[in-house]
Amino acid sequence: MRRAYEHLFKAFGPQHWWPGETREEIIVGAVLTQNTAWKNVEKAIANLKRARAIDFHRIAAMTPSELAELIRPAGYFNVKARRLQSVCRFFVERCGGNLDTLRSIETGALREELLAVHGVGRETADSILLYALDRPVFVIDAYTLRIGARRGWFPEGTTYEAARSFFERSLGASSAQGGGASSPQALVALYNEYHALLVRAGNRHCKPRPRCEACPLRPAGPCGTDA
DNA sequence: TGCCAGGCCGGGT
DNA sequence: ACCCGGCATGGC
Repeated sequence: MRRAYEHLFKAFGPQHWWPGETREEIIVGAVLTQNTAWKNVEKAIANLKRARAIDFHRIAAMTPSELAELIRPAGYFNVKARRLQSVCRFFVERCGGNLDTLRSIETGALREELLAVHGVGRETADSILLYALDRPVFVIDAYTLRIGARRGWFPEGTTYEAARSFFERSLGASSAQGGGASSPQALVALYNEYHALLVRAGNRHCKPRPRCEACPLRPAGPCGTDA
């Protein structure tokens, strides 16, 4: 578990996640990447940037078809236009678009609020919490579930919440030295990097990477030098 | 050519 | 509490 992290980090190095310049961009990207290749999301974000629309107020005020046209490359554009607007309206109403205001809200409560927003499921909520709001929440996704099950960390068919509590229990209980409890900031950094590495390891469409024969987490598919 | 990508919702059993 | 169909573009 912990060793797998060390191994992945040695093989791949820091992933510098989330790929986005601002917290608003991260949140927008979290919605756009739902069941969609990141490559396509990049095009949509480029369109939004060109329109100076990486902005909660701007997106909230757009017409649905106007927004849908900008995010077309990300797929599901009609669905996502609606979801994006509901998310942006949430942040506008909740904190006037100023995310710093949310600092005083407890993580669990904030998670519930996010889950109540249309278009925000567990993974999207947790991605926002971890990558945009610096909360110590471990993000689960399809890769994480596949890799974890194959490694025997938890059984096949494990639910999202069960997998999340597995990672948070396993990593949160001890620090890197194996000693006492970690600081929240340290957990945020660890969860951030670990999830990014799992996606990198599990993604068949990832860029070529250094050969690593011993890596137990390599996907079966063609990828880089592993094909 | 076909399959799939960093899900989520709504309706059905 | 699960299970399923729908949503859509672009890359390999």
